[in-house]
Formats: sequence, C-alpha cells, structure tokens
Amino acid sequence: MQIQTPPSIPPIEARDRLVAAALDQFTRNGYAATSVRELCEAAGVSKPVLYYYFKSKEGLYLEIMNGIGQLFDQRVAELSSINGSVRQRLLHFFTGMFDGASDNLPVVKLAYMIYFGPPQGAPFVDFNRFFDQMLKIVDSLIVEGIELGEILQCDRKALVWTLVGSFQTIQEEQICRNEARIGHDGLVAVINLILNGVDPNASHVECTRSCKI
Amino acid sequence: MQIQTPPSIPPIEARDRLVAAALDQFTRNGYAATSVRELCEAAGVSKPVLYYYFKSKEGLYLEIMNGIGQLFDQRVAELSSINGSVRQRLLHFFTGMFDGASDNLPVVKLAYMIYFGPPQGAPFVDFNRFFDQMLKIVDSLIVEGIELGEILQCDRKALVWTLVGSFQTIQEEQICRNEARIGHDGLVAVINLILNGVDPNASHVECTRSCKI
DNA sequence: AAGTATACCTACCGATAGGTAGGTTGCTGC
DNA sequence: GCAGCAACCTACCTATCGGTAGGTATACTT
Repeated sequence: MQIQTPPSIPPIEARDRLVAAALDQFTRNGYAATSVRELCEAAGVSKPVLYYYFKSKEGLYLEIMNGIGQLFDQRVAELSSINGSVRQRLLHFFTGMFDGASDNLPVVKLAYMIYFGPPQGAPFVDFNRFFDQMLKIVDSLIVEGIELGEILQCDRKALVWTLVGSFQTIQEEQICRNEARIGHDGLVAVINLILNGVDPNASHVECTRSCKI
Repeated sequence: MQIQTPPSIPPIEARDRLVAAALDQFTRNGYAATSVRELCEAAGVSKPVLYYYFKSKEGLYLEIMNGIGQLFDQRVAELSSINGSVRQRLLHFFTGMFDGASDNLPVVKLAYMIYFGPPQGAPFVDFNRFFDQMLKIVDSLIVEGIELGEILQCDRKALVWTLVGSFQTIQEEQICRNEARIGHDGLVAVINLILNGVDPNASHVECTRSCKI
C-alpha cells in the first residue's frame, strides 16, 4: 500500500493524522480560511482520502466537535465525585476544569473561537451548554453551602456569576496570551478571596476588619 | 451620478454603506467567509467602488479596526473623570463600559470574535490592549482604595482579576446570548458583592456574620 | 485463482474568490 | 466650453475553492 508519509510525521493512521491536522488548522485559521488542500498537505494525504473518511470538510469539522463535547462531559463527570466542604469541592471543581483545559489548550482554544466567533460557514455547534452546565453545578454547590451555613445568605446569582466569571476570564487568559499573567495559583487565590467575602466565620480566614458590634 | 441604491437603504454615502455592511458581515460571518461580492451587494455598490475607497478587502477591514480602537479610547476617557469614593468610581467605570458596549453590540461582538478567533487571513489586530488597560485602571483604583482604607488589605491581583473577570463574563453573556441572563443590574450586584467582601466597614453593608473576637 | 473490500492516488470539474482594465457620467473650476 | 476630478460602472482576469471520476495496489475471503 502506498503510504506517502513525510518522514517527520509519526506512523499513525491517515484518519488520525487528518483529525490532528484539522484541529490544528481550524484553531490557527478558522473553518473558512482553512482549505481542504491545506488540511491534506498537513496530514500527508491526498484530498480523496479526506472525503473517503469524512465525506466532506464539514464532516471532519463535526468529528472534532463531537470530540470536544465528549472531552468536556468526561471531565465534568470526573470532577463531580469528591467529598469535603463546599469550599473544597468548589476549589476542586474549578482547578480541575482549569487543569483539564490547560492540558488540552488547542481543543479549548477552538471551542472558544467557535463560541465567540461567527460560524464562517461551519455547521452550528452550541457551546452554550458547557457554560450553562458550569453555572448549574456551581449554583448547586452554593445552595448547599448556604444550607450548611458555610456560605452567608447573599445574592446567590451574583455569587455564581462572580465565581464562574472569574474562572472564565482566567481560563481565557491561558488561551489568548503566550505567557499568561495568571494561572492555577492565581485562580485558587481568586476563588478564596471571593469565598472569604461570604464566609460566616470570617475570623477563621484572617479577618483584618475591626467589627463594629 | 448613477446611484444604484436599493430602496430600503437610506441615502447615505457609498463609503459609509460599505463600512456598515462590512461591520455587519464580518461580525456575522468572519473575515474569510465574507466575500467582496457579498459586501458590495449589501452596500448596494459594485466591486470597484470598494477598491476605490479602501484599496482592498483588507483595507476595509482595517478601517473598521481603527474605528473600534477609537471607540474604546473615547469611552475610557469619558469614564475616567468623575469624583467620589473608590467604590463609586469602580461602579461608574464598569457600568459605563458595560452600557457603552451594550450600545455598540455589533462592534464589541466583532472585537471579541477577533480577540478569541483566529486571524482567518485578516491582518493582525492586537485587542489585548483593551483588556490590559482595564486591568490597569481597576488596579489603580484598588491601590487607591486600599490606601484610603476603603478596601481591606488583600491579594490585590486576585481582587483585580475577580472584578475584571466578572465584568468580562457578564459582557460576554450579552454577546453570546440572544437573551442575556444577567445585565446591568446583575453587574452592579456582582461588583457590590465582591467589594462587600473586602469592605473594612462590613457592618456598614449589612454584615450578617457573627464575628468572633 | 478470483472476487471483494480497504485505503489510497492523479486528474479534473464547475463555481467563486480577490482584484483590475477600461470605461461613463456628472460636477467643478478656470 | 473644456479639462480635470470624483464616483461610480461592466466585463474580465488568474488563482483557488470544495469536491468527484475513475483508477491502482494490497490484503483478505471464498
């Protein structure tokens, strides 16, 4: 069988090389600005091979979208099964999502590009469900925290958006900067600062304010 | 002069119609997936007219990018000239940026698309300066707040990222959802929740915690 | 040995891309 | 009145697009 593998490409299957090339090229250039010719050159195959495995450019794109969805679902499942205080579970959830994203930066970068960017003629993929699911999980944990007296009665919606919003922007910093100015440790500091602000046992967390009673 | 203006387009100059069409089409479809033909059809002119005014597709794109930069700079200047407490100035700054963005959603949407998306063959435009400038302004205000005793000594970097991160995600919600689940009032609630958490005079803002001294 | 399936190939298709050549019309200034 | 300019036009250019037709080579099954 003729295998026209350029020496620099490891001997993986043509199909996998196409997926890898597509992830890379779609992240770098976007859907519309990435040609089938470029994808096949990067994968070291001819164009009919792409059509043989994926039926179309769009088919290859959807293959990658399905992969992203599965990655996210798997990660969320992994992070929903620890015990501890609500604060511990919130920290575990956020840092787990953050580290998972940092280990898959190209995939996450593509997901953000699609979330914020225009379709570019690509088939529609609704990434809102990722964000929505995060809001839901964090809200559940906050409800539990309030019920257990770990979190002050406060504007729950504001607290959810503060936590998820901070997380989101720190994650975005990893994607949009070559050298991120804040990372895992900064995320932990942010989550702690927020939760310290709504902690009923404030003296427990180094309250420096002089309380007026 | 032959003006082939479709009846639905108000009689504004061809150049302005091209800019408006380009903003709309680049936001909807992205740079690469928007053809010169589509732009000219939307503007009601023939292709040479675009080349007459902007020299190229790229030239039209850069015209819009310059406009975005100027809008942002003007807005920041407007919001930097009020008096009041640090909290009042922070609220004014964030709500002013938010309302300014809400009044120019297509422009902000395009800016986000470019910030998160790939170049798509478009000339590079560095939108980091917008985000960087926000970080800087908020950090200055927090430094002042700590000096004035309005804000507790705390992890300043964490506080900056919490405030700007929450703002950013709430603004992103306006862009990515047809019906945003949080808006101006939610933003105010979030900023207040964060600042309440680092307020030295906690009882002043309805502290419900029982302090242990 | 022959037929079938898989995994690839080259050559080519019609359509559209970004862009230009060469032109027309109306207005303005001299 | 005419030259020059601004603001537009049609017709056309080359290059590349997404995709297919028709094929080859190898391995496997009968």
